[in-house]
Parts: sequence; structure tokens; C-alpha cells
Amino acid sequence: MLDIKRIRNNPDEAKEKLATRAVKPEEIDAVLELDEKRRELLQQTEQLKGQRNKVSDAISVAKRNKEDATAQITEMREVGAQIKALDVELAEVLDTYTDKMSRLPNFPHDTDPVGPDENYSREDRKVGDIRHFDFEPKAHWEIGEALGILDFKRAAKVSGARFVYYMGMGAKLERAVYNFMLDQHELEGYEEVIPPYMVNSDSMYGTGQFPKFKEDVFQIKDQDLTLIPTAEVPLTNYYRDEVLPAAQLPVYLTALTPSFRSEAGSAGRDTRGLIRMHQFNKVEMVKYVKPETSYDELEKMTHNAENILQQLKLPYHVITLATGDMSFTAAETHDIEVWIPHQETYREISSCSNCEDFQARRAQIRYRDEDGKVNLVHTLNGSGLAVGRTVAAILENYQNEDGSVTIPDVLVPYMRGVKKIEKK
RNA sequence: GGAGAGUUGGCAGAGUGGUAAUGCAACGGACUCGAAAUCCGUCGAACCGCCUUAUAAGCGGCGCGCAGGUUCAAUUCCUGUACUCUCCUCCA
Repeated sequence: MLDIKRIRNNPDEAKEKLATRAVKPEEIDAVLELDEKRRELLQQTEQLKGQRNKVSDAISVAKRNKEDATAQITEMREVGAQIKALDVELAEVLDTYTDKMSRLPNFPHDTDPVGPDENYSREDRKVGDIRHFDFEPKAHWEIGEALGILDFKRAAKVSGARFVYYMGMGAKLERAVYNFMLDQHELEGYEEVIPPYMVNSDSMYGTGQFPKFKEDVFQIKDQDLTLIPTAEVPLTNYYRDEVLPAAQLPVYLTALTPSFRSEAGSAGRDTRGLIRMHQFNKVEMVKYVKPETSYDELEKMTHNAENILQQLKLPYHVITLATGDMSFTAAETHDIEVWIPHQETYREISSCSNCEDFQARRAQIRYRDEDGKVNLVHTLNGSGLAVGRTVAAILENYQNEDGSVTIPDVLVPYMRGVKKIEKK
């Protein structure tokens, strides 16, 4: 949620910034108009409530003195009716106002590249050497199925498209990857968490998935529970509606969880393999920080994600997303894309975002600074990393001509010494 | 799934139609070389509106889990609902 005072005091700035995120200026005008109406009604009803409070006191005194208060009571009956009518009107205005406000995306940071889509994103750095193959590299699903470690067919029978069974060494590899990631993040100061995998609507609202992105998630029938689309939701809502002592900041949390996504609207894209699933494992990093440090913290978090790829010796590049390509809550996002040989392209494996106070305002996550003043924290989240896509990248980048896959050195201890996955 | 109890400030905890007790903590001051103890004083944190260039102050609203209702007036009465706890039942 944006700060209405900032929009009110500087509507042109708001229109300009949000125009880069496909928000029409009329939408800002509509919000401002509703805000105006809201405050107008608020003043009217508050004035009447003040009057009612005063006269109610007088009635109370009169009753105590056994005097007649019929006149005032009659008068207040009328005032009460007016208040009720105004409050109904106010509630209606407030409803549309809040709904419109909660659908406006975050302001982009001034340094973000401006543009409507991914073609305008900025490549910040390229890291690692792309391997030259003496043979035609296979797609990871071919490799995985041939080795008997990925079973999409039976997953389709049991669950449907976009699900997978990891079998044997495949399951072991997945587990090695996320255990390695969690251990790394622990060394970097993150506290490991196992959160709930289902959350209520207040939480989904707090991190910005609701109300706008309801169709992207799986919900439990007849209950206010949603399967988390990312661990960002339970991790960031952990301190929802709380005021943290300044000394507690920054807070670093990390968690391995499955992520559940309906992938509505992505029919036909990445239909094969591990890239786009309804359920996938992801190690997530979340930070709660003081506003003045949040961009430094974003750089650190991005490096924490990069470190995993560097240790796995997987080539990648880091891009800063264009304003039009960023997710709803982000002010700045660094995507890390890993090299996928079969597709001869980089694919997203991590997304690290600074949401500034956008989520904190929705979720009311604040801290008490040294002067005793209460401020909104800044929240950050980033994948460190998407586990399934990491496995896909390992299978493809580490494949051998005979169909076997070499295990990256840092994972060998996590594989209990196994250095290569070969056909049984 | 069944029965019962509860939800009030940072914490503890009264209040059962008419200004939300009290204690602890916190903050300011006195005492002190300094601190502790003691004494005096302040204090419903946050939120919203008005005022203000802005902040503070000031004024007002709001505020007793949440949402409705009754009433001149609701922490208090009524309805619904969420959550917590206890017992029973079930269960990894």
C-alpha cells in the first residue's frame, strides 16, 4: 500500500512514477477524489460525534441531578440518525477507496530502468563461464527421465500436468541442494524457519498477493486458507501487526518450503520439465530492516543468492528489472538468471526485491526507534534459490555425453559421497 | 466433532448502560559526586481528521478480539464471528 499523504501532496509525482508501471493517471485521480470525499464525510461525522459526546455528558449530569433531559434526548435522536447515515456513506466511500488503493503497485526506485517489459531490464553483471559442449546437450527432463530420477508421467496420472515425482538419486539431489542452500544462509546470519504452508487471507493481503492476484493461488474449499505461493508470505507476516524494538533489526529469516501456484494464464509455456510447476521447493530469504539500510541489504541479499550459484559453479547473470516488469510490491528487483544449455538462454532462478514500506504499511509491521517514535520497517524478500530450477540447471550444465550427470563438488558431501548419477 | 472458560494499554489486572480503576514498566524532575533506593509529577501504545509549508503543540474523532444490532448514550445488553485455553472424543 502506498502512502496516501505522499500521493495527496504530490499527485504529479505519483502519476509519473506509476505510469511506468502501467497505471493510468485517471486511477490516481479517482483515488484522490475518493480520499477527498472520505475526509469530507469524516469531518462531518466527527463534528456530529463531538456534539453527541458533549450532549451525552449533559444528559448524564441531568439524570444524576434528577432533572428533565427529554429535549436533549430528542435532539440527540436526530443527531444519531444523521451520524448513522453519514457513517454508512463513509463506509461505502472507504470501501472503494481502500480497494483502489490496495490495487496500486509500489513506486519504483529512481534508479530502476524504465520500460514496459523485460526487454528494458538492465544487465548488471555476468558471472561464470558458459560450458562448451562437444555433443548436443539434452534437456533436463530427457536426462532425468532417462536416469529414472524424474517421473512426469506418473505425476500426471496421480496429480496432473505440472507435477513431478523425484525418484531415488533425483530426490537425494533435490534434498542435497536445499540443505546446502539452508546451510549457506545460516552462515550468512539467517535464522532457519519452518513456517505454515497454508495462510489466511489477512496474510495474503499483507504481503500484497490479495486482492489483486487471487486467481494465481490454490485455496482450501470452505476455509480461509491458501496454499502459500512462496515462503515470503508466512515469513513476512511473522511480525504482522507488531512493533519491534529497533535493536532487534535487522531480522534475517530463511525457509525451505514448497510453493504452490496455479499458473493461470501461462498455458503452453514451459510445459515440459521442472521450470514451471504447480508445486516446487524454494529456499526463501526475508529481511526486516530499517529504511535507511534497505538498499544495502538488497545488495547483500542478492549476493547471498549469487553465492549459491557461484559455489555450484553455474553460470548466471544478474539483471535489474524494468519498472513494467517488476512484481506488484517491489520498488526494486534484481533477478538472477541461470544458464540453461538446452534452451541456450538464461532462466530466472531467483528474484530479490526491496519492497520498502509497501508491505509493512499493509501488514502494519513497525519498529520503535531510539527516540520512541514508531515507523514502518522495510521488508525484503528473495529466493535463495528456487530448488527445482537449480536441479534442472545442474542436470543440464553437468550432463555428460553418456547420459550421466556429475555432482557439483560442494554437493558431494550432501550426497553422502556420490559424485555422479548414472543409469541403474 | 462435543462441552465450558476467556480476549481490556508495553505487561499484569478491575470495571456489568453515563468521563476505562489500580499496580508494574516507561518517561520527566528532586535527592546524590554518580547510581540504586526513595519522593514528586506525566502516561491508553498505535491510528484518523482539523490546524500547520512540515513537525511538535493544540482541538476533535476513534479506541476494551472483530463485525453488526438495540439505545440519547455500549467495555457493559443482544446477534454473529475469529482466536486462545481446559476437558471429552478422534488422530500422526
